[in-house]
Amino acid sequence: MRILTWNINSVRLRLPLLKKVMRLCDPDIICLQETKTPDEFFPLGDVEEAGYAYTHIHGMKSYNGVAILSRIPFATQEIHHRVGRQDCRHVSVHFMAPKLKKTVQVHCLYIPAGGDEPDPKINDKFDHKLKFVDEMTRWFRKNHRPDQPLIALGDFNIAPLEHDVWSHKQLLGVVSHTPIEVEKLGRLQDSLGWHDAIRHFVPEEQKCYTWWSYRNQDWKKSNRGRRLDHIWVTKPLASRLKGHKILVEARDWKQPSDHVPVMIDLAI
DNA sequence: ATGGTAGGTACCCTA
Repeated sequence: MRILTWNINSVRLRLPLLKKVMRLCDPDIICLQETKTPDEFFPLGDVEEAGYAYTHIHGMKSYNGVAILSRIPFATQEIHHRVGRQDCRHVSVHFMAPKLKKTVQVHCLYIPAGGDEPDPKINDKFDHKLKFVDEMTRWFRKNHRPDQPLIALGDFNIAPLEHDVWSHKQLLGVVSHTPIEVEKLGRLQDSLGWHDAIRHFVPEEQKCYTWWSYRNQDWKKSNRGRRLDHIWVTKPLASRLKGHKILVEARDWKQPSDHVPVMIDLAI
């Protein structure tokens, strides 16, 4: 089973690229972030026509928005409100994994970016980001167990490892790679003993990025990327990881998202 | 040290 995550940065603008990702990658489940549209404007007809009959979408006007598109039916689907807001950043589904013969959960997450100033006292957006990660940590601990087959993925907006950024030293004070964010993401990872499915395949000493800023005129030449998009699995799924792909070429497409699709294959 | 680009919306917000 192939599961893909992509911060699409407007599903309406990038519908042709979504179809291209579907054709090229052939995923069974697609998780999107920053769909930036209320549910009534989500292009569900096109998605269903492309073979994704089961959808769980949760969007709002202008900002955020998450969606799960699937060829496999959902047993349940949930919307989670975080940090006392209804800002469309977390949805989940349960589905029956045919080989595993167990229910697997997928949690699609869009963690707040956090603004520019890495100080929660003067920057409300950074404060919100830290509170969001803390709340997720408590919530997973309280509501789930490490022996359940779970997948958490999406745009986490944090690049935790030294080689998840182009320059560890130069980004230590930059939101997405500051020590406090990395520490809090580490606690979230400890909450259920999550396995980083991408680093399962890519050695930690190897540079690995999923996002390149629009503000670099030649993203490929400067290659100042960050690994902001993640796929985590709990222990029962870690031994079933079969492969991964980061579709770097998508950053070079016409009118690209600043994030590229990230996917894993699971024997479930 | 600064500002660079993109998307959605409505003349400015977020990333």
